[in-house]
Amino acid sequence: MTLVQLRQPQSERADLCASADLPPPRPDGQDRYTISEVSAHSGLSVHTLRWYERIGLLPNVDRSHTGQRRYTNADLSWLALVSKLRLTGMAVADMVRYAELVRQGDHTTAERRELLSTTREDVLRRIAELQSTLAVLDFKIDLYSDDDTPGVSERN
Amino acid sequence: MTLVQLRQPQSERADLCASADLPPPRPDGQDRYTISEVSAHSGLSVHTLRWYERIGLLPNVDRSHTGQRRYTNADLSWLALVSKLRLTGMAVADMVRYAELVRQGDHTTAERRELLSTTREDVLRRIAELQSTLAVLDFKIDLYSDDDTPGVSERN
DNA sequence: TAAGGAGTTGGAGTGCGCTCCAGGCAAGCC
DNA sequence: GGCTTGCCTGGAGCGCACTCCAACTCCTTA
Repeated sequence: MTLVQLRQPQSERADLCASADLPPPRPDGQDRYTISEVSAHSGLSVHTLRWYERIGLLPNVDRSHTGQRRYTNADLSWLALVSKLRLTGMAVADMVRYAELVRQGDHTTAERRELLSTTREDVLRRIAELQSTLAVLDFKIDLYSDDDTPGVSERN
Repeated sequence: MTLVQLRQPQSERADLCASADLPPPRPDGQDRYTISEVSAHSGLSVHTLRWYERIGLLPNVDRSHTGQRRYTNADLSWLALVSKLRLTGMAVADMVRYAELVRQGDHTTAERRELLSTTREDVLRRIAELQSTLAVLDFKIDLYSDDDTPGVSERN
């Protein structure tokens, strides 16, 4: 299992509850996180954060007077969504497209909903695939577990 | 959804039933399929088939007297397993490892079972991830569906 | 005998998603 | 003043899983 393996956030499995983002560590108004803070919080490397910005997946990040990035709570929750969607296997390019739609404003909501619905279908399909694979795995594992006579094992 | 997107087999979703391979088109003994037949059957490109062989994922394929590949039913079902496992995101390298273990014979069954069990855990984890993402998607889609007032849409 | 189609090989190329590097700047501490 | 730490940039590099190419052989059908 190597594909789609993102670094896990520090807080282990803290995000099991689906649509509830982590409570932001700081109240709105004082939310000016450095890149390393965001890296620690999101589980994305600083490289990846800068790269996401470059490709338009997380645009318009604020800067300090010396030019350093200062992320907001909104940035954080956007990143949370992005991370979720990445886990589904959604292509980064598609998420960039979604981000563009959001930037373009209200008249794109239909297209956005469609994009999400398509993704939803994909997710359902992948769940079904995984479950069917699970059955195969269980079958094979059973073979190895309750049959230790030689000969059977070569067939796998 | 672009990652882990393999070409689908011709026979659409014929493999919904978990551990039952497609019945081999020919009885054992007359199973000497050409590479293009196997490509059509498995949904893998001929390039991929040869590449799998090179890296040790499908070794020792029979040859005709002129040196062309002739695949057996056993090869076909091995490929079916490989395709399933690929869908889980299992790395090709790990499958090569598994293939090596099979070749090494009976004394490796414990390690094989362990490999499969690890994969199984991964699959369970991914299903959980996907289901939690599904909840997020449903939440977002709902937002777009039953709320068309401007303003809400920028927040996503 | 000639053409066409399917197969062979080693090696190069591709697309994706990062990941790293070199060189530089600004702020804080001794 | 010098050192460290953290951040900045553009661009190069990497690992994976294919994907394609050129040049060739072999078989079949016309």
